Amino acid sequence: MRASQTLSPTLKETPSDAEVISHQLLLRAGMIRKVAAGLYNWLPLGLKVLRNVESIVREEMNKSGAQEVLMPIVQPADLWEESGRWEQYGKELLRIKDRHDRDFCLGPTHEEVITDLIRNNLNSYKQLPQNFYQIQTKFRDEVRPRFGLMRGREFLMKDAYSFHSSEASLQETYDLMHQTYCNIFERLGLDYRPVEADTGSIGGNGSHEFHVIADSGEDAIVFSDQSHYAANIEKAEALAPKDNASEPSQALEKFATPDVHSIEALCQFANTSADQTVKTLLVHGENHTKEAPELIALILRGDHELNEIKAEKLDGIKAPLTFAEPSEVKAVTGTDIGSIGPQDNLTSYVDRSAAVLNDFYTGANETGFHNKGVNWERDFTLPKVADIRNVVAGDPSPCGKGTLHIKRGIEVGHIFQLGTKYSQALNATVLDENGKAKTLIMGCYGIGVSRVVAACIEQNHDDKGIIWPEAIAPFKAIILPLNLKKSETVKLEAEKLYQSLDNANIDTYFDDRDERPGVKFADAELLGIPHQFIIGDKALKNGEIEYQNRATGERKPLPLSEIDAFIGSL
RNA sequence: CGGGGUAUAGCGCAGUCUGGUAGCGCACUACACUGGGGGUGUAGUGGUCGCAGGUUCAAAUCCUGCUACUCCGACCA
Repeated sequence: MRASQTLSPTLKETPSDAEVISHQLLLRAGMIRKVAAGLYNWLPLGLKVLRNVESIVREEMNKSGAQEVLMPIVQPADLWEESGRWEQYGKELLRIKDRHDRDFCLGPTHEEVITDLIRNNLNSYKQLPQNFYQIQTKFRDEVRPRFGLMRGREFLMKDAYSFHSSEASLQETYDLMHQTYCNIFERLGLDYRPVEADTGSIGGNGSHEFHVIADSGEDAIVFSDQSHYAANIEKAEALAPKDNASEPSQALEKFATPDVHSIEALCQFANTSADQTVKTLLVHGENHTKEAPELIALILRGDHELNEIKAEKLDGIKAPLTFAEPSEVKAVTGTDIGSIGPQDNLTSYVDRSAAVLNDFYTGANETGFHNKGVNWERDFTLPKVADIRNVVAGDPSPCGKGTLHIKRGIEVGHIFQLGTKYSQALNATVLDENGKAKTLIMGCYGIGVSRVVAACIEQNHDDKGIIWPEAIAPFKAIILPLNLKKSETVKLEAEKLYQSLDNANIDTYFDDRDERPGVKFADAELLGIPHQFIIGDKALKNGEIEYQNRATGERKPLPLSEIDAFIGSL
């Protein structure tokens, strides 16, 4: 492709509304342009990258035996009412009406449509298992689209749905998809990690997320340094400390703590450390109403963070987890936030780590006062003990081997054992061996194709621009002829090289623009094409051109006679 | 959802406080020079100053309403 014939508007300056590096570089490299919040045009080079990702995904999915289908973006409300999600889904589901005033939505996902398709067209257990996928545009009306392609409203997704007559069969396909996803991310050339994930409200036996490792990632993932254990921090279990609480050695003592409202302030004031303190968080119980507040106490060691996912699953707690308003706290406990301690009168849960402390500091349940030398059972009843905190780096791995480390990750894939959630709601059954109707068991498997493009840049860039992995680069090679307009030899050699690369089936970008060398170098770097061929009079005098590798920065002369061999080695 | 910020040429911004000819850099067009790391000069093109209303002799500027975009927060006892 010739640069002079390509819409590739590169920018010298970073557009002011782009925050993350992938967004900035995609805009600067002329690969995408914004249409509205969370909606983007894909320009030729960007689209080539997207298509490259797409075709790797497609090849590997086909290899796994999955069948490609294509479902509509616009979906009838009826199906969503059947699954119950028309009510549940919330505002992310963009609802629209047609000319007859009938309700439709833009598909944020396709469980309903695929289940409807299958219930009408699969009848026998003998036809199972089957796995269907599509690569298609999804629409989610995000509260706050941000980070460019990372969290757009419209995005390209590969979603797959498998159907089974037994759990064992589901497990088999699930494992196959796990392997397929590893193959895909391997081929994409990304540093990624599959991690155990929370199964959320759906339950089921298993779920894994696939994360691209990048400092800018929105998720924290934890992994053991001595085993293959890896999990989303939402899911990772914090083991109970080995030691039990020791005997109280101090007497309970109340002391005034004016203007101390945080653990940090308490530590400074009382000259202690956060791991010797206990904090009490109050959240809404499941029967909570404004008129009759029901609060539940969650008790943690001061240096630990509450894991909301874990807490939400405890008995009696309202989902989604909501913290009590300061006024509600005051009304129920008679104390202002900042001086709350364990509550003998409220349903309470204490984290495993906080449960083994003794002689600790905590709020005195009296505004402006804290207690020291506090001990469980002697001073407060020890509540139900549960794992309700996030693990921290250095915790022992729940698998029993090694210590946990934490990294940031970008979620690019998610596989899920759905079970019968949708098949039951939509009454999708097949006849079993005995001629009895049996509810289908389902799995679902997603990859954020457009997000992969952004994640890839987050992971692979430098201060000059993008560094595409070869597998998805918009072009494999770029030719940079210097002083093209004036030098006949440069022109001749450049055209010859372009032809040779073409003959070798190497997709090449030919920068035939009449630009000064500096502009061409800078753009080539920005675009991130892996192999650069520089053709200038200087080197040609010695019968050479130059080669530069974008990723390594390696630059070397290439005698004209050796070009063909070198091309062959790419 | 809560709290900020911004809206002026394709991009980045000044001008708004204190109303009076719409500006700068980049990009773009033409010509010339230059030609191995975003070069130089000369001459140009391009904007109903987000939208609607109001005040005024006069509004990018003041007032009112709206819209869009964007950032932060939603881990605090």
